[in-house]
Amino acid sequence: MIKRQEIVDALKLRGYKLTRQRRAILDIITRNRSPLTPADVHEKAKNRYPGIGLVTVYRTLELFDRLGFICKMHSGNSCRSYMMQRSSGHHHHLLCSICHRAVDFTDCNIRQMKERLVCQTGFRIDSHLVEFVGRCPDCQQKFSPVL
Amino acid sequence: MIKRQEIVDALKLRGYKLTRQRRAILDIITRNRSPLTPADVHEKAKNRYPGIGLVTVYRTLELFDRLGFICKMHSGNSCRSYMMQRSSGHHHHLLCSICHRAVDFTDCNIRQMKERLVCQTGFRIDSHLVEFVGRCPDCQQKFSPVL
DNA sequence: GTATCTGCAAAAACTTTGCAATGTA
DNA sequence: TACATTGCAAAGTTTTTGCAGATAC
Repeated sequence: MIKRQEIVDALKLRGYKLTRQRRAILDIITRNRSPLTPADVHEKAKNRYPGIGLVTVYRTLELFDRLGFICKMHSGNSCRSYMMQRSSGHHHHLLCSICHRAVDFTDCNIRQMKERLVCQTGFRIDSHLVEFVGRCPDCQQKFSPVL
Repeated sequence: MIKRQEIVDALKLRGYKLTRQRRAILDIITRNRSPLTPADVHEKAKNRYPGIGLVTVYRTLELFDRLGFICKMHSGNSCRSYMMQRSSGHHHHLLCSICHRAVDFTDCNIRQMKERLVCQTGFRIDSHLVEFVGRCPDCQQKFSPVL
């Protein structure tokens, strides 16, 4: 998990200012375990900072994404949902389709798959997108079908 | 590769009509090896059938997706790009970020990864999203950096 | 003090809906 | 003929842009 302080430092280092809005958005993203759309973040941010504009949320999320603090997820409601970049290295997500909780996983054998693809196709592979969607243990229990 | 005739039959079987618009869209998707957005498809469709509306394109793509003739891709420009469902079974895509060509691959060891995740997290996994992005052999050659 | 950042308003881009007219089978 | 399908227009959503004023450092 990237520490809040590291993010604050990284912003300052690059000459970005630490505004109240950015702090609020950072807190929201940090505290949530499920991916949030810009509208979600805006909604939550308004509780803490009523004057905040949706445009600021868009710009801030874009910045945080670019700096690698957060990551964009595709599965779920929106293709523009963001989550805290919790694992520092290479990792992927497993999402609960009911409570929307996301779990990270790092030990994927994608490298092997990638190497085989490189051999087979001659492509040079730059990036990949891997996401799993399912139901977390809690939700399985809560919503188990009555047979 | 799903045959055109199979698609035509499948449509009829379910009571859908084979209109000129649907045929045009089907041809466009069939002929292209890269994912196309609704706007792309509309642009191409207008050449063949000037009167076709964008709304029809949206509705047709949604239908074809629902019936499994085409699939939606996330990597690239848009999260709403469609490609022919070329492999009949379970498969994923490898995309060239330069020419946008997509290549299918089926022999992925995702099952193993999935099983491990199930054990580790207790999730029940329903679906997954896997896409690779890179540069195809042709584009590597054309755009090789001059050192 | 200065350059960055914000919020507003407006525009642009994308997607969906309702409905009368049309076309397929 | 009957019903699915289309195109238009309009509305709804989402995202981006320009700019004047506010703010962090």
